[in-house]
This record gives sequence, structure tokens and C-alpha cells, in this order.
Amino acid sequence: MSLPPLANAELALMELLWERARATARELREELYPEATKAQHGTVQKLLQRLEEKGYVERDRELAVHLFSARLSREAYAGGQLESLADKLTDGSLAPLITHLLVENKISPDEISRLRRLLDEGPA
Amino acid sequence: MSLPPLANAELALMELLWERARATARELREELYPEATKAQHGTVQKLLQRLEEKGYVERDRELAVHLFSARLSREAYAGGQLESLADKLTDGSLAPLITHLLVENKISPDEISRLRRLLDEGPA
DNA sequence: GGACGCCTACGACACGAAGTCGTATACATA
DNA sequence: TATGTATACGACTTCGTGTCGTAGGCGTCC
Repeated sequence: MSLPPLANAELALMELLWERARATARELREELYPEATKAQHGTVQKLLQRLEEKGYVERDRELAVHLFSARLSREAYAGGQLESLADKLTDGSLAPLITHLLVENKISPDEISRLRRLLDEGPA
Repeated sequence: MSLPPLANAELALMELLWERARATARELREELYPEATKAQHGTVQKLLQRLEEKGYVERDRELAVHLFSARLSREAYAGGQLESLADKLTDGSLAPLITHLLVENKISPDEISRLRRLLDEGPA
């Protein structure tokens, strides 16, 4: 299950896909490399190909010009990363992670009350 | 500030240091490579050297046999990683990360009440 | 029908980090 | 002085990322 972390360029591509739900390779290239040289077509294609292999990206081959979309929401990815972080470092428990940030005052009061509200709503 | 993430072998070394507070290179090698060939002395030394450069490990040169200890608690490291995760993915906010895990029932009731208690105690 | 252009597909390469190992050197003790 | 252990430093391998070049497919327009 747990998906491998994304590298920088890969993450940048995913950011774009999260913003617009579906896009062609051309659109992505224009965002990613504003002064597009021809070679960078290939770079984007390669990144998309690898993201597809890893399961992060879905490719719609219906048309000659493929349409790409994210298979994983930003939140799902982020949550997964948080999970694997906890698994690696704190035996799967989130409490120690949060504790330390609280003690160091790295979490704003706003954030704290937001989190408390989340917990109160609770699971179904 | 934000320290770079640790690679596998580096993390394994830190685990050992977190367990015992201080150790010699020899002790660490024996734990890390139970059937120690001679060459692996160097490997451990190299790892320790890099960890020292990165600021994760402190080296006590008092004695001829150096003593190593972790400069960063496991919690501090984990918290830092959580922070940089949030910075990269959710604009620094923890709520979206946790939300998703809650919705997916990835957090046990036990854990939830533990977190709630943390938040209630609040910052000093 | 043929030339041209845009897209996909695949492979090769550069670069850096991680991990490993070999060797040189210092130091203590018997 | 000889020996064993530790540190110190550098070379090499491997692997993933990011980049690029090029070949092939499919359409359009003259």
C-alpha cells in the first residue's frame, strides 16, 4: 500500500494536477517551464509516465492527446505521508509528533481549536 | 533550520543512539552488523561523520575512543519532519492531514482521546 | 498523395546522495 | 618495539531523479 514519497519535480506536477483536475501534457509543460524549449516536452512526459507507474496519475487515452488527472487527492497523499512518518518514527502513533509541536509552540491557537473541533466531530 | 530527512542507514543509527543516549562506534557497529566484517568499521564511522556534519549527532572527543550521542530527540526529529510535511503540502496547517486520517478511520479511538487530552492541556 | 507539425513513447545520460569498503595514521599497552 | 584497536579520509558502486534526444504515430492542409 503505502506509496513512496514524491520527488520535487514530481510534486510540482502533482500540484498542477490538484489545481485543475485534468490537463494535457502541453498545459502542464507551459506551467512548469514558462519558456518552453522543445526538449522539455519529453521531460514532462517522462515525469507523467513515472507518476502513472507509481499510481499517482491516471491517463485518459481516449483522444490522441491524452488527458491526465490525479488519482490521489492532496489530502490523501499528505495523510499517507503522515502515516508512514508515524510508522517509521513513533510506532504508528500520532500523539508524540503533535506533543512536541505543542510544547514548542509551533501550533497556533487557531490551529489548536480547529484540531479540537475535528476530534469532537469524531468518526461516524 | 529544518533539517534534511534521514536516509535508511542513518535512521537506523539514530534509532540506536536514541535507545542508549551514548555509545561508542564499536557498540553501534555490533548492533548494526551482527556478523561484523572488518570493513564495516569504516561504514559506521562514515555514517557517524555525516550525521555529525548534519548536526544530528554529537561527538565527545575527550577519550581516545569517542562517545557519540544524539543531539536531537526522536520526538524533535519527528516533529520537524511533520512540520516540513505540512509546509510542503498543506501550507503549514496540520488540520487537513489529520482530517483525512480521521475520515478514513486510520486513527484509533484510543489515539483520538489521547490527542484530545493533549489539546486540552494546551500550551503553557 | 505528400509534407509538415504535434503528440506519445522509449532509451541514454548527467548528477548527486547514500552506502560501502580499503587504507593510512595515531595511540595505547604489553 | 610489535600488536591491536580506533579514527580519518578518500574512492567506488548503486540508485533515483531530472533532463534530453530521437523515433514513430496520427492528423491536417496544401
